[in-house]
Amino acid sequence: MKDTLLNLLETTFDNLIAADIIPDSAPRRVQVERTKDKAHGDFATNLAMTLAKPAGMKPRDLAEKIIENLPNNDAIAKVDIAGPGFINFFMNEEARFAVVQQVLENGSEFCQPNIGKGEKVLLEFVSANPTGPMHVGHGRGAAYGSALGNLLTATGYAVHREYYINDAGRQADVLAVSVYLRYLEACGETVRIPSRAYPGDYVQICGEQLFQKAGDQYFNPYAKVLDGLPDDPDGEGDEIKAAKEMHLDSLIKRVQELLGNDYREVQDFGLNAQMDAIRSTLDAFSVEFDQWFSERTLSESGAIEKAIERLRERGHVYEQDGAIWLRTSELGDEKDRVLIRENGLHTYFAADVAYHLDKLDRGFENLIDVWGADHHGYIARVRAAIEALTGKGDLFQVALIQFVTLSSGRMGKRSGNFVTLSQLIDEAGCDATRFFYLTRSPEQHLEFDIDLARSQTSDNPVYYLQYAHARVCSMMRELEERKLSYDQSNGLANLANLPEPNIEDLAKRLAAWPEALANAARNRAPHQLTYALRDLAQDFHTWYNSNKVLVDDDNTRHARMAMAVAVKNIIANGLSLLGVSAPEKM
RNA sequence: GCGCCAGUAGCUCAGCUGGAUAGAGUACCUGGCUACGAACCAGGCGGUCGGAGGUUCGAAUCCUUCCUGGCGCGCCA
Repeated sequence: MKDTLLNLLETTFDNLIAADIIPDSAPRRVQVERTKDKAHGDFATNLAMTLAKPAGMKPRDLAEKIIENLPNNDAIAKVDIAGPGFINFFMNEEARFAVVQQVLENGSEFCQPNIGKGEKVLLEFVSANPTGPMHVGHGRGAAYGSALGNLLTATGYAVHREYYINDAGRQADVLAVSVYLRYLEACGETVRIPSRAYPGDYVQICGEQLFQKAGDQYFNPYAKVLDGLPDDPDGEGDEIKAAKEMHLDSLIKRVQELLGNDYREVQDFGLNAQMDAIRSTLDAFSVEFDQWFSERTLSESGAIEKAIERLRERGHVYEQDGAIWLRTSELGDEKDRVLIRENGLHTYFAADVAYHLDKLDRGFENLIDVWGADHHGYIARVRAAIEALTGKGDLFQVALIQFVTLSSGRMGKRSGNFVTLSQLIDEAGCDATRFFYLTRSPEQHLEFDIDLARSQTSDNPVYYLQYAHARVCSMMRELEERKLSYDQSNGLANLANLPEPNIEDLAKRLAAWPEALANAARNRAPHQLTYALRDLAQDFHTWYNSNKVLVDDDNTRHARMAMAVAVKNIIANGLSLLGVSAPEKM
């Protein structure tokens, strides 16, 4: 309907130019929006106001000319000029209820405005480091990425969901030695966990499991492990911090020497245990991926060297102070970045460049990364690298997810006792947790009230939507039990005859749904769906409370049932996009 | 110091590319179940959209500046 009006106004635009009322040079920007107030009709355009200046006329006078030049259309019942120069369109009854038929007879197509046109999108999200359990901050990225993937798929994009496993680099080594020390502890040694190693209980459990599996196969006396290593000092301050890191680095080196080829087995045991935990948490959270991409494979396949070579060929690479640099500062970054360190090891950034190049080589036209807001300083350098490699830095987009704070304080990344996502899902449930995350815009800092989630889950607005769905399902069961008939086509034909005026509000909400989907997809804003659904559910509850559906009069019953089922279908569709269930009973 | 995000009702938050009288939930007050489900509905209370300038027919939305909060600024990942 909205598209029809847009087309009519485009034609009107041409007519106005032909009639010399507005000049050729007038900005061609035709907008139609749904009105908030019923008194303003169903749709409105501001065309007369935006064109008033180029036309040299008063907005209301120009509005009259616009209406004169508007092609006739059966769906329009009345056109008004209002306020400072808005043109309001009133649609006829049939046009208002046409949407119910579309939903009932053409459901999936109606729900899927094709704005993506099959474009390939690589959506990378979560990618939490396999060095510990997921916390509530990861949960937000998981809910967002998962819902965005559903949303983009529903709007015509070919979405590939990917998780980048950071199974290489120093942190994987820190995990390996953390697990190894706990393993020695399980072997009977008394060990001291370095202050910069991973302290969590999960590491201890992992060490014990390694012992149960491998016995003393990897054993070395603790004294031998520590022999000759620099101290791990206590305290604060830059120097002490540096000394702690040095201790940890030499510990890593020592464990690698002592274990030889076994080192990789110990490390993999730790990584796999963490990834298994992450996968099972994501599974419980209804988050799915098409591919799990290992960082290790990049260095093992030579992809990193190849990527650097391609950058070098294009003249973006230079050597200084013994390191290899990428000239990102010429492409929008604030300074150049190191690819290969003086010690010969590549940086995390170098692997990331190779990874994003790999995504492009796989034919994706659109790269969307979902990152925590603390990584925002990293965007410019990755975009610069993509620009350097392909000249198309714009196809790289980052959705920054702001931090989650708990009512009891900020999440510590390495804190030993944080609230894990898994615990949260256990206590509040997958539906309520996902919905809670998704009612906030991603760039808004989110305050997660743990106590509310734990004790008062029925306050969560997700139940408001699910209840609307369950109510219709309950009605359908009741219909069957009472042996009442429901004829869909008869119902559709009688919608315009229903006496209650608020049935039109419901029809409007349904008609707005595909527009809400398209907008949410364009804005990468799945949270907008939660609000569109809430509005729909609210109008439904209002209507339901004031009108009985299962009445004796056949025509009225058919018509109201048709509307109720259409509402149910849209709510079910919307909830599924959010990754939330639509129960038939609650 | 530089950069990114945010500041809207007591609290938690919406407000789509600038549109008509800034909206929800919650809290508080009042009313509605012999009803197809009351996990619901109807009504009330509650605002200098952080402050100050500017752009225009029109600004919570765009620009400038200041204030406050969060985050980032490594040859870590």
